[in-house]
Amino acid sequence: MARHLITSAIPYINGVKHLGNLVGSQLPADLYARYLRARGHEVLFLCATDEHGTPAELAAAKAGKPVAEYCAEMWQVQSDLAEGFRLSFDHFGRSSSPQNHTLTQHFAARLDAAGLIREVSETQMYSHADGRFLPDRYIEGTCPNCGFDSARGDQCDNCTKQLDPVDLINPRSTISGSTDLEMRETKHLYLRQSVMKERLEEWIDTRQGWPVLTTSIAKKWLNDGDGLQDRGITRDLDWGVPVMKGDQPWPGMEGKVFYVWFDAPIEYIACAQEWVDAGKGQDWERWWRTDKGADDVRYTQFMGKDNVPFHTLSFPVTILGSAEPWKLVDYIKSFNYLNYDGGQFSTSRGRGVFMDQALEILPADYWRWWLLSHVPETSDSEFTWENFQTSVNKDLADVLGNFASRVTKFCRSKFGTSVPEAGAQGPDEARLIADLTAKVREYETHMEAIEIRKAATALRAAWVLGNEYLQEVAPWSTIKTDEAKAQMQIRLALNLVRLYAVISAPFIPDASSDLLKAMRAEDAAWPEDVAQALTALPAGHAFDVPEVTFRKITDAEREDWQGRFAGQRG
RNA sequence: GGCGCGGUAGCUCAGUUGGUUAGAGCGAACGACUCAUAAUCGUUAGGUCGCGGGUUCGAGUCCCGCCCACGCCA
Repeated sequence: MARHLITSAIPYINGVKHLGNLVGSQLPADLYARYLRARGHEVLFLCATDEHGTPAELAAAKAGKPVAEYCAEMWQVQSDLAEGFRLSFDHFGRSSSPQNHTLTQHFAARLDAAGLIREVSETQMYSHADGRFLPDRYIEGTCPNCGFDSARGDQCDNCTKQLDPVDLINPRSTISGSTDLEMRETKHLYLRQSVMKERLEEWIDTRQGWPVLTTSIAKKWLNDGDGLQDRGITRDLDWGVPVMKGDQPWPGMEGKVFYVWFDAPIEYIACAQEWVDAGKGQDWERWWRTDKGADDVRYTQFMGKDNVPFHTLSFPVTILGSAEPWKLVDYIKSFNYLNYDGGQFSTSRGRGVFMDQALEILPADYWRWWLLSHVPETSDSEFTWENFQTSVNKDLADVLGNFASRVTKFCRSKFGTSVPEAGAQGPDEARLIADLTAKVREYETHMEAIEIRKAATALRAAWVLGNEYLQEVAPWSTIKTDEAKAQMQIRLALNLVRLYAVISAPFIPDASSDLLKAMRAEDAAWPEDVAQALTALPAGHAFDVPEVTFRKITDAEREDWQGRFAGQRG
């Protein structure tokens, strides 16, 4: 029994996420959280929406809503979808929460006191009509190099030349289209990450067994070129955490907010406070403060590879630089990308399957199984409808679902709907139990190491053992000569259904719970002792024949979906 | 252009610190069974482990060079 803090990278508030986003962080984090809870560990699993920054403001403007209102609505949408996919967050917070405001300002004050913040003057394009400074990519104009009339402030998409906004001929705001722009001087705060380089490197070197993907990305940023660079942590925006030194004003920083990358990871901590303030738990500090009990907490973060630099470098700079006893991450599990049918998923182009659409066509478990068993752990992986169809049909419908079906229906027709009582186990059963024990232990090992694809393979192999056993002992033949023996075989097989439901729950929670309900199982404890777990349903125990646990995806459906999701999101 | 991750059976992927005939699932062929969601189980076929060198008694596994795909950055 241990204590585990688990966080998933927080999804940006702007719009519904696609399956690539889901499988890159939230879903594997949920798998791990569910597994650890099932093993009896104390788990705090947190996620939130990342709400600040220009894209949120622009999306709100496009929707014709105040940004706060827009974010509140989108939080609800994302929260509902998370529930739809059975993501078992203890709390789904918001980076715009008052708790995060206070904490972000607190960290800024601590970092400043430690001499880790410096002020930098820079010039930036200001739009009078929009009443704001414009980031490079929100400025367009004619390229001085090739004459292309929609060159962006940072680069011309036509001739690929690198540009500075001041180079553009007739620059205009992409927000309002206004050409009333001027270069203005503005001051910003920079986090002096460069002075923390040695300490970070030392810390990363002591991290044992981190995935190559994680450490190689971190090392690269640490040592590439001139080494780790200082980064701006403030922006001239309205929507965000106001720049303050704790609860005191920050002279010269009036009207500015912290840059989104600075406040977003701090939300991991603030989210624990939100969890308490929402009445769902108590004493968040024992999860986050090593001076208040968090020393024995194991903290695991899940994220896509694009988020690694922030979690291995920037956020640790915030934590270490504060010189306060905050919990640092123990293990970072990062993922590659999931591609869609020969290309990338794309939020901006609406390419691929989005979370809301996925749930419209199939229940969550179908997606969870495919996504988790194909999670891009070692390299990018690819979603194709053919692969999805065959995996779901074979693994879920034929191997697992049909097993439950054949066992319960056979029992009903021969012995009725209660667990038959006669017969004693022999060598065939001993062999099955030995094989199954080995497989379950293997599954546990992979789950503990967060080797998700291997865990899925082991789980599936455990399902197959049941079918092998039935085929081998053939109760439909046994019953003709030795009815007591057939009863024993079926009693064991019924117990297998229950055991499968228990161990499969982290992957397919709904189907598991349906199967447990059908078996009328009270006991859903983890099978520490497999032989004993296979006696949980005693002789005479009544059960129901489950509804079809997993239905098959037909060729017609597959073709229909393939066409429907081929192009733009409608 | 720099960097990163990869390139292993038709497909999706495993291959620990180099060691006997390179593995699994799917797909294919054949067979068994008939309880079950035309499900299940078994057997077989199939790979010069991207290419070329090198180190070694021995390399998919280490070193060098090259090619290809994807991604990140400038």
